[in-house]
Amino acid sequence: MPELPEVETIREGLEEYLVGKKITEVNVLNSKIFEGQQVHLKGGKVVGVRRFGKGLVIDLDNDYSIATHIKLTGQFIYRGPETKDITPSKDFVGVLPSNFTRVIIKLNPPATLYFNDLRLFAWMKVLKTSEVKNLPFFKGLGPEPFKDLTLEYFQKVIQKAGGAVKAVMMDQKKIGGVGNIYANDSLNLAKIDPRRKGSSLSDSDVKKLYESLLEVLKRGKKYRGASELRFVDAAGQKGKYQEHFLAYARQGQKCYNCGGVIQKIFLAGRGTYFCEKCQR
DNA sequence: AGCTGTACCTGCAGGC
DNA sequence: TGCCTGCAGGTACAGC
Repeated sequence: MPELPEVETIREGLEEYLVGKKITEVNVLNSKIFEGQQVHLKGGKVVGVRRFGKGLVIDLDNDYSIATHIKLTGQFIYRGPETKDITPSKDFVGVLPSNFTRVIIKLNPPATLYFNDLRLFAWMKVLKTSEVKNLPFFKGLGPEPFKDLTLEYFQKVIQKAGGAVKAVMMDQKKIGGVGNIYANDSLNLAKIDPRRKGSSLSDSDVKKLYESLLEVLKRGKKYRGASELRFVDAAGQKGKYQEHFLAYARQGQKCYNCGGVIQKIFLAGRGTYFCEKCQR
């Protein structure tokens, strides 16, 4: 599901397909997920696509932007000349527009961008580009892996936390972009028990965890994301990281570190997968 | 302040 | 068969 590697995969696709195109028409099919004035979008030309944690921002040349969060089941599907030979995933996307298409954006040169979301948790807001950084979600976002998340900061934020290390990793205010899949897998790679208090981790535990986190995120990106729930890229294609999970959703299967059995428990309200034998 | 639990939604898997 | 229950997880928020 959409975490840093998945959202970055979408961002790259959108950047490739949208930059230079002008918005000619916006059709909002579900107003629950949409905020702001559509009128500001008409005639705007896309100049860039930015990602903040798991959020995406499409910037226009008229000083307005489209800020979005796809949450669990959101999709951006682009259909245009660049993707004419690509059929979007039948089971994850279906025929467009689908029952889950919430916003349709028409572009010139002629192309269509579909914003889909099954669960209606996603959002799309139209606002001044200068106001994007003031949206509460973006404003509160912690430093991100590969951007400004240093080992020094990571160590500080983990070691001062009284809660479970896994919960700290997934707290977007502390660290931006990490969700359940990559938290589980990085803890398995680092052989650290997800239930341990952050404050109980030694300096070398933290370093191992930091390196493991970057490693699993890198793998996620390499495989173009994990297509759990309904994740697809901007062309509607599934990723392949789900074929390379280390711990996530592997309960009952063998741990790649030690051959132990992956357990499933609930921690901080989320399914948590780890090997009791080697994760300590 | 910091942490935990729950709500938000809806498709789908599994049980009976 | 078909209904029912519970599960999936990113974020906001209530409450301790």
